[in-house]
Parts: sequence; structure tokens; C-alpha cells
Amino acid sequence: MAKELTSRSENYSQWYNDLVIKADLAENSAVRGCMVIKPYGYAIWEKMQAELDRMFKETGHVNAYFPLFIPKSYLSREADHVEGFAKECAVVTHYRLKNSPDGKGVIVDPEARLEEELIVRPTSETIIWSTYKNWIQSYRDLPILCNQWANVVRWEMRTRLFLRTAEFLWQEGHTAHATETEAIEESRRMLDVYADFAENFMAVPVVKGVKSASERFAGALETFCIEALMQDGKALQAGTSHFLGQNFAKAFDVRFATKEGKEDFVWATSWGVSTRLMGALIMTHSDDNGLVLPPNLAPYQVVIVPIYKGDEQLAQISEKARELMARLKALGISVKYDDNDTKKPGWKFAEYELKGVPVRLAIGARDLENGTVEIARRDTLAKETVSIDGVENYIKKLLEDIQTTIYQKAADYRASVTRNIDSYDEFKVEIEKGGFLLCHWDGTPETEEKIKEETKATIRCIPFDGDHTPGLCMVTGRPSAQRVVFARAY
RNA sequence: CGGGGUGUAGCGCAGUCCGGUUAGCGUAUCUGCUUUGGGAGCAGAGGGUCCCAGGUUCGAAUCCUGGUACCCCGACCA
Repeated sequence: MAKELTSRSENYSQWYNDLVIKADLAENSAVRGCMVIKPYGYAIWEKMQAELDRMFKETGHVNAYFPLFIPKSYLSREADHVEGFAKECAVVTHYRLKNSPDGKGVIVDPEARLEEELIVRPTSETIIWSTYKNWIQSYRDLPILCNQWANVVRWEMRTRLFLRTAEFLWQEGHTAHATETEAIEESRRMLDVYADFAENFMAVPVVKGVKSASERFAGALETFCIEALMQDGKALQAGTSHFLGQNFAKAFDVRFATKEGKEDFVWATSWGVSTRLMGALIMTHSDDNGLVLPPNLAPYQVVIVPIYKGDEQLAQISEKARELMARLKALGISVKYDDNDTKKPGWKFAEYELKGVPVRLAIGARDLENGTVEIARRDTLAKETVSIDGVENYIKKLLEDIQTTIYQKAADYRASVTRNIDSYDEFKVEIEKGGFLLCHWDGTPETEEKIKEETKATIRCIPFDGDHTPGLCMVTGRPSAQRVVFARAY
């Protein structure tokens, strides 16, 4: 076995890491904490990008691009914001190198120190709001609904492929509005877009909600989020949408003339999802045989493997395969025909399972004779042999079925590990088992902190949906408006 | 920054304690033949500054000193 994976149940972290590398998604780079996204991994990311971009445009947004470097003084304009990011910033201090006096290599030219250091963006609120100041004078200039696809850098101490890397790819939407109501609506709308994408494209069920004050984005008034649950029972924040109030408008002095002829500060939102979604996708569906990709995001949905002896037979099979490919493509199904002669069929079967291709077709001599094709679905690994005539319609339905089946499987798992917990003693026992624990909380940061200290569990969100019955805090016994979602998180 | 560990072929490792043939195994690669419905078999081949520098010794992957890189656990992670 060339590419044996560790088992999921044995060591989940190692299984995840092995899988990312062996399925050719990504690898660690020579630069500490940075990641190389390999072509297959990038192809999945591109599918995600394409769908998200379409959804952003359908909700009235446009793309733009802002600078990688942020003057240090910009970052410090908003007090909470700089405090939140200061500890993980990469800083540019010089703009030139020169030959080393000892003749070995180059050194940073001490003469070339920048007057003001530049921060490599950890997020772009500050550079964008300094720009928006020039774009906005009147209510007629609003709203501004911009999105940017970019890379950002956060100098994390410890990193993990896709889940937390020093540099990552993402999109960040930054909008400016004339009223508070409109801005809140926008941030909620984009959260809905994220949830829609997660559930209908990634097949990852998510909980929508609002963050507690201590988990809130640095500089935001409210942070809305979608929280997913991984197969090892740990939570993963999959996307966030922030209502920024007038904080950044005030910090960058962005005022506008209202319809009523008065002057007011602009209301803002920002929202983002990153390559971390790749981690969510992998950790939600994959099994010990490798990736399981949802048909809606698979770089190719179907792979055809010929099984043959000799060139003549291959030619006959290839003809059948190409006919079938044309019919599949006509239905909008992406398909790869793997007639690579240097790998054996068994090797290809294992390889495409590792890579998560939703449907695999095999055509051999037997099928030529009987007019059939063998269909194997990745999610259940079930195989069946059916007539090749009209099989394209069957496959189209099968792909839809796989999409809903893997969503349902993930949703069932989540339901099985989500439970109400009412006593803190019970909580301490249950948190070790993983999953979402729905508990009453008195709403104070102190209680939240105590729970985090003692159990490593955090409030993932205060959910919008579900049970809103009031109760008593499991720790302090004080009143609680509704249950909140606790979990250990990535 | 604190604690622990590891640097030997593209990758994964053994050998180091107790110095001694030509440094070995798995896998990958290349060649040939046979194979092809679940990661093929056999035969052969190529591939090494044993992390770096210095020291001890007749002799160092192995012992000593210094350096360095990476990994894990913590601190950090809107």
C-alpha cells in the first residue's frame, strides 16, 4: 500500500493531516506556518470561490482590490481593532537589501528603514475605510457593497493545514450604509448566504447565531457566525459576518450628508470566509478511505476507468467511454476519463476514492459484451452494474442523491451529539465526549471565562433558531434568556 | 518564551546505548518479461556531504563540545 491513511478513530489530527497531504490538497511549505495549496486542493477552492462569488453578485455586491500593506498608524486608529490583531502582525520595516560586507549573501540595508512601518494586512477594515472616506460624501454614494478576494497574514504561533495558517486566502466583504438598520440587515443577509453555501454546496450543516462579547471581532458591535461540527466532536467556526456600527467610520472620519441635510457617520459591515472552509469540508465528510467530496464542489463529479487487455480492447472501450462522456457533459456533469496506461485499474479505484470523486464508472470487456457499466458511489462505496443506455440520467440523479445523503449523514451525526445539559457537574463530564452542549448561561464574561478555564469549552454562539425558553445559568443559577451552544473548538 | 523529541536515499525509517567489512530496510524511481474487474509478480539497476563545525581515536552515522533546523506539548489564536 503506497498511501495508507491513519484511522480516523485512532488519531483524528494525524488522520486529517495525512489525508490533506495524501489526497494532494496541500502541504507545509519551507516558510514556517505557511501552506502550499496543490492543484487538486486549489481546484476545490476555485469551485468554492466561483459559487460564493456568484452568490455575492446575486446579492448586489461587486469585487475590488485594496493594498496588501497597511500603514501602522491606520491599524491603531480603532482601539479594539489594533488590540485584537497586534500580537499576530507581520511588519515591514525596510525596503532594500544590499551585499553583505563579508561577501556572503545579502543583508537588510540599515539605511533603508521605512519612516513608517507597514503591516501586512491581517484583515482590511482599516485600509478600506481610509479609502472609503474619499468615496463617500452624500447619501447618494451609499450603499457601497464591495468584496475583495485576497490573502491575509496572521502570525499564529501554531498552525494546521487549512484550519490555521500564517497566510491564508479568503474573501472579505466591506459595506457602507446610511442607516443602522440597513447595515444590520446586510450583515444578517451575508450570514444567510454563508449558511446557504455551507449547507447546499459543502453539505455541511451549520448553526447560525451571534457571538458572545468576548468572542466578538475586534472592533465590531455584533459578530454573527456559522458554526459547524467536525467528526471528532469539535466545533469549527466556518464563517463570520460583523456589524461594525459606526466604529470604523468614526476612526477614519467617514461622514456623509443625509437626505435630511444633516451629517452622520456611515454604518459598516464586514464578512468573510477563508480556505478554512476546506478544512471544514474535509473534516465533515471524509472517511478512512479518503476524501468524500460533495458533488456540487467536486472538481470532477465522475471518473471513468477503463479495464482492458491490449490496445484493441482499449480502443473499443474508449469509444464507449467518450460517447458516455459527451452525454454526461450535455447534462452539465463534469467527468474525467482516465485511460492512463501506466496505472492499473485497482490503483485508480483506490486513488479516486482517496480524492473523493463522487461517482466512479468502470467499463471493461464484460461491459462491452453486455452493454453495461459499473457504477460505484464514493459516499457509501456501493457498486452496481447497470445498462449503459440512458445511464447519464441515472448518474445525474445519483449525484443529487449523494449531495443530500452526505448532508443528512452529517446532520444526523450532529443531532446525535447535540444535547441539553443543565448542571455544571454534568457539563464537565459531557464536554469530554465532544459535540454541541446546549446550556443556560447568565450572559456574563466572567462565567464564560470560568467555564473556558475549567473545561476548555467556549460559547460557539447564541443560536437564532431552536429553543428560546428561559432558564437558570448552569454555573451561577442566575437567569438566562435562552440556551447557548458550548463546545470545544478548533 | 518554557518543557520534550528528532535530523541517515524523493518519502518513511532501522542502525547510535556498547566506535570496526562496501551504511541498511520499506516505499518511490528506472529497465525487461509476465500481468490488468480493488493499490500486480518476478528479475535486475540507479540513487547517500549519515544536519553543520570543531575535537577525541589507527578508525566516527555512532563518543565529546558548540551551533543549527524541524516536530510535538504549553503560552497565543477577532
